[in-house]
Amino acid sequence: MGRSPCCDKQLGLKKGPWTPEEDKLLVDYIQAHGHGSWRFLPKLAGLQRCGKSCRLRWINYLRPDIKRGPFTQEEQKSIIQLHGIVGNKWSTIAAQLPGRTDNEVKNYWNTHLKKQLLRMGINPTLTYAPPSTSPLSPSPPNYTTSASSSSTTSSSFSAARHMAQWETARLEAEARLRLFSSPSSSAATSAATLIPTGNADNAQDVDKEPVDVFLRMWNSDVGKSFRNQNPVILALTNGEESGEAEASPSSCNTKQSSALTVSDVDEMAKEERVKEEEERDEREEAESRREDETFQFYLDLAGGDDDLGFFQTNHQSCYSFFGSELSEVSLDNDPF
DNA sequence: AATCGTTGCAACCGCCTAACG
DNA sequence: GCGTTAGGCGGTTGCAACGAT
Repeated sequence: MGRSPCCDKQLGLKKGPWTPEEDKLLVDYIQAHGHGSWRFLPKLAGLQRCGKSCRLRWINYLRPDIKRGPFTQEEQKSIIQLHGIVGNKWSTIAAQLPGRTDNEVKNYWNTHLKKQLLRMGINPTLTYAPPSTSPLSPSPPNYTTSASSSSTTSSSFSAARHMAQWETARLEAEARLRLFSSPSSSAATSAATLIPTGNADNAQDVDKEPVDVFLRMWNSDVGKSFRNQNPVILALTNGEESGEAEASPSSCNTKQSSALTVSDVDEMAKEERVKEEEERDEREEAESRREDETFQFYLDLAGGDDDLGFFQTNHQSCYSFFGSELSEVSLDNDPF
């Protein structure tokens, strides 16, 4: 399977680092015409490169919306959390980090996070292994605790546990929704922000309160990826989704939950991006403290010898997917 | 100042998948 | 249904920059 690189077909094509002149040719061409077919782009743009190389250069380096500079603490947290969920799905992880490329995330994981985890004695390969695609050895998604992530043995049990993690988090989000949806609850207005409806009335609330991280993730590529890889979840969500464009993690029939759409999530992402830029300067001042804090965070999450302990934070005698966040909300808004 | 080892990142390689004829 | 291929992805490599000796 597969095919030889396009570069092999055309000898004499340049390889190696790009020069500023080549960059300019590529940027000028794409800005004027769009990239169109990558295969023919080099010729049209006057480049002695293969289309694949041009595509990579554009996506990883020249694209105008690329965010440069060190990873923020929030981004590090996201990478760690998402890697725990989807494993080495760098493009999926990068999709949740505006302006970051899969290559950048991958490099950052391999050169920083992974090494630091090893130094701390944490096995960074506690990760999700994708389902085998071989027709000869069909197997469910596989989660391993060793470097031999290609192993397909005893995978269904681990997969089921991982699915249970998602389900737990989903139920938790639902519980919060119910709790805050109570008309008598002083936090009723906050509840609306957990699952924004996108209408103008709630728009101001969205600014005040963070939206539910799990629900956002569930409706993102990450959640989609997870659902697609787990037949049971897929079947369940397909049932829920009939008549809806996007899956909702909530099985409770509230109008709020069913009204969360992709555009809502996109809108929220935009707002967060603006906020993030405002806070960037402050974050950079805290750069020196960042590493220790991040790995303290990891230590907090990685407690226990369960290979999914990563997800769990013991909170008031029950496990929580987003322990600290839920903890804050619960403490602030506990109606009892 | 020279050498060696380490680190970080850009780029390449090979494979997979979906689209198309 | 089948073969072909462009686009995309993850793993790996190569090399410049930097620090230690």
